[in-house]
Parts: sequence; structure tokens; C-alpha cells
Amino acid sequence: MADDSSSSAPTKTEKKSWADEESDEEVPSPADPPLVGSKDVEQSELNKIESLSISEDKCKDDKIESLSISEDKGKDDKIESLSISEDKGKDDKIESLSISEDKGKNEDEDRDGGDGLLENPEDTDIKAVTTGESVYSSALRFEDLNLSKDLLKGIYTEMRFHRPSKIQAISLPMILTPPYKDLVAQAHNGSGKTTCFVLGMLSRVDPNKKLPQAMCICPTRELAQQNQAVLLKMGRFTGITSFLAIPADSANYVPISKLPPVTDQVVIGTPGTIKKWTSARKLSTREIKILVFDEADHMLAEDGFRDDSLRIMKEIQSSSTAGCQVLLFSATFNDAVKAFALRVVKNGNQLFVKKEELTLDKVKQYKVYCPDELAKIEVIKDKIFEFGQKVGQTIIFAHTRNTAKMLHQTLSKDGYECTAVQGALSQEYRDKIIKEFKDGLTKVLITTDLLARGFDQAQVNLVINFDLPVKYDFPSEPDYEVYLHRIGRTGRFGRKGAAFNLMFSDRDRMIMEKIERHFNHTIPEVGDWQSEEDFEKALKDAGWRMMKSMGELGCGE
DNA sequence: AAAAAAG
Repeated sequence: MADDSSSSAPTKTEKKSWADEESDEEVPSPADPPLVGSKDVEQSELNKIESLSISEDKCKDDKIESLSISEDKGKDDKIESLSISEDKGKDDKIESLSISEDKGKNEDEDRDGGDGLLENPEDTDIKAVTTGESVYSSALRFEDLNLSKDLLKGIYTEMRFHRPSKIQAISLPMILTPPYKDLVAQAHNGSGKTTCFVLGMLSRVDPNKKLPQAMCICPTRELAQQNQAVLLKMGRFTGITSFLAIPADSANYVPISKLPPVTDQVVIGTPGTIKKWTSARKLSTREIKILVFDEADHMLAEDGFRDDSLRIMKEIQSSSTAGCQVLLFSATFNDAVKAFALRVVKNGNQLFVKKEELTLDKVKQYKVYCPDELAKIEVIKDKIFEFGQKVGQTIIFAHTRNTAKMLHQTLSKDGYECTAVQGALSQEYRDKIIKEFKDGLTKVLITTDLLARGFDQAQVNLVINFDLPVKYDFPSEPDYEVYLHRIGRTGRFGRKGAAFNLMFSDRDRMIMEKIERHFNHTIPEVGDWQSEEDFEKALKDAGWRMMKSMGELGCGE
């Protein structure tokens, strides 16, 4: 299972100067040296927080400090302000600091190569809470992290990263500095979370020990596969192997009892299969030092994978000799799950994005009222499909497998080229469809919430909600987290993205209103679902040029 | 009724 197939296909050249996730790579050009320390980095406006090491001030009373620093950086004045506020519990010390970076508005040109694709993905507030004595300073460069030579080589030559993204700069020291504390970390969709925990796993593993030492649990098989691909790529020169614990294709099913025990050092998989392997005693957990929950809020949600997750965690904690570091990563943590997560990792460090910051204004969102379902389909066919194809790739989300299937059949029948994936299909077929989409062979993919989370494909510029995401025990309530994750499939790492929400009932209107209120963000409506001009206006407002000049857009091919 | 899982 630990094969070396790095599934990422080099697709296109895009300039970027910070770390990103797997499929976001540039075309390899070995002549290119890593750019850390070069001019490219110096003029970047990011991560000037490296000098910020927090020392603890032990006054008896709660105390809030705020300081602001402004720096003149030459050509474009950038001002950073950071405020540090300290809250003290009764006797345990907790620090919380929030770092906000305000930037001038004219620094983009030299970074994004003029294609207008990259904006400021890092322009966010992250609130950090650390516990205990540890003092962390943000990592400006990957060199600051004491990584092995082999790992650094993978980062630069395979991943082609230049320097840590913001979430990486802050979280990696927390993950990698002993004593290894647990961490709950929230960061925006497409900001490079995968790299954080993959690096964490790779650097905690002893390549000479041939048994599992790190584990990553994911909500879907597709995500497990994607994460494994990232890990294999980043860790290519380390010799570390990995085991993908997802259900075997029914065609070549072999009972676990007949299979050899796992000797790979990193296990990545879905909860059920991991449980199966451990309870069959074919997957040893006694030396697992780091346990990662990707999409952790869902993994710990009551209606998600809470039971499985807790069981696996307990199993590891009770069998592991040296103790196991737990990392919880997600873009979303609603209050209920957040509270639960903080009970699960009581003495850990925390990184949270301010709630107001969470809505992705980088993704332009629209709503379209349609009189009936047929009209929704016509909107996709006549107003969005062709545009989406030209501009990049499109994902259409439907609420059920059946709707996804129906939509796929309806569109295909009329000659609209698209594919569909959902959980009822065979694993082999799912893999094939995903691969075709990741390779850019297909442009429009219809799916369920199977792909709502984590699916990373930089070329997705358009998301369509054919159905709005609702809670299933309470269908008049929107599922805010799923909404955020769905639209987060586009606008990855600061690229341009747009999302269309198709509505056809009063209930849908209500749901959209609730979504707008929740994120405190007005979503403009495309006035008339039949009006070409209304859609063009929306797309133009989203930053896309019109059809005729599409060739210059520079984002499709 | 998304997702994961079952032998």
C-alpha cells in the first residue's frame, strides 16, 4: 500500500512565492534555486512576526496590553499592528495574542506575475493561545524549523515552496518544539494547513524504525489519498513510507487476517478502516507519537465521526509508551465543536481565526433565484457552464447522491461534458474521476459533500451550489460550516474564485438569508435568471473579464 | 440520508 505514486500532475505555471498544498505546484524547473533569502522573499510583506517571541508577564490581575509597531519598508509603506492581550485564568497562564497585518494596497504586482490571480491570502488575523512555559517564535523560513536536510530538499525541490505561509510560520514551531504539545489549529481554506501537519508527521518519524509512528485520520477516502500524496511528495527524500488505510476495492478484497502487519511509518486513512486494522492487531499503535485529525471539527462532531475518533485516540493513548501529540486542524470550528475540541486537548496550544474573518470575501458569492428545478439546470447550461469551462474548472455541489447522478445524466445527455463522483460509486471509479479532474482532463465535476472538505485543486475557479447545504436533522437550518468548505474549494491560496448559489423556493431564500446574517456578509443576487447581462455583470464584478477577451485571462491553460 | 463501514 505504501506505493510511491505521486499522483500530482504538473499542470501549469503559476507564480507563487509561498508554500501551498500539493496540487498547487509550479512546473518543475530544476535550475531554479529555492528563493528563500532572495529578493523575492525580502520584498514580501509577510511574516514580520518572526521576531515576536512572547514572554509571560505574571501580574496577578487580568491585563491587556496592546502595542502597535509600524515599520517603514521602503517602497510601499506597510504597517503592521499587533496587539497582544493576555488573559489569565485563576492560576494557569494563558496567553492570547492576535496578530493582524495591514498592508498597503499596491504590493501585488511583483508577486503575482501580473496575472491577477493571487491576492493576499495571508491578510488575516490568527489568535494564538499558548499554554505552559513554551515560548514560540514564528518561523520566517523553513530553515528555522530544524528540519532534516532531506525534508528541506523535499520542501524546495518537490513542493517548490519558498517560505512558510502564515499558518505554517506560526503553527510549525508549536508542533515541532518539545515538549510536543497538542494543538488545535484553525486556518482558512487553502492556506496551507496540510503542509503543517504533514511536516509535523514527517519530522517526528524515525526513518530507521519500521513501524507506525504517525497517524492522520480523514473524513473521506479522497482526502486520505490526497494527504498521502502530499506526504509522499514532501517526504520523498526521507525514505519514510506510508500506509493508506482505506477500504480495499471489493474486487480484490483480502481479509485483513491474511495480510502482513503494517510496517510503514505513517498511517493515513479513514476512521472505519483504521479501526479495523488496529482491532485486528495488524496496526501497531504503541509507537505512534503524533496523531492528526484533518477536518477535525467534523471528525469530532456528534453527527460526524466523534465516536470513531475518540476510540482511536484512546487506543493510541493507552498503548503508546511515550505519549502522543494530538493535532486538530480545520478551517471551521463552530462553538459547540470548539468547546468539545478544547476538552479533548485540554492543555494544548490553540490557533483560531476570528469569526468575523472567516467568511471568504476572496470568493465572490452570488445567489440566483430560479422558479423551479428545470430553471436551475438551464442556468447551469446557458449561463455558467461555458464560462466555467473557459476560465478553469468548476465543481457543482448537490445535496444527495441521486441529485448528483440526475444532474450528471441530464447535462451529459445534452452534450455538456462533465463527470460526477459520490460515495455510492465503486472506489475504482471514484479514483478515476478524481484523477481525471486533478489532471485537468475534465472541467466540470458534479459531486456531493464528499468533496466539500479539503479537496485541493487550484484550477477550480467556480463553485455552484445546486442545492444549498442544510443540516440534515434540521433542513430549514443552513449548514454554515459546509457552506464555507464548499465555497472554499475555489479561491485556493488567494486565487480568484466565484460561487453561485441556486435557489428555487422560499425555504432556499430563508436559508440564504441566514447564511448572509451568520457571516455578516451580503451576497448579491443575480436579478434575472434568464438575463445574460445580469450574469455577465456578476462575473465582471467577480473580476473576470468578459467572454470575448477570455483568451487573455491566463487562468485556463 | 453526505460520509464512513460490512467480508
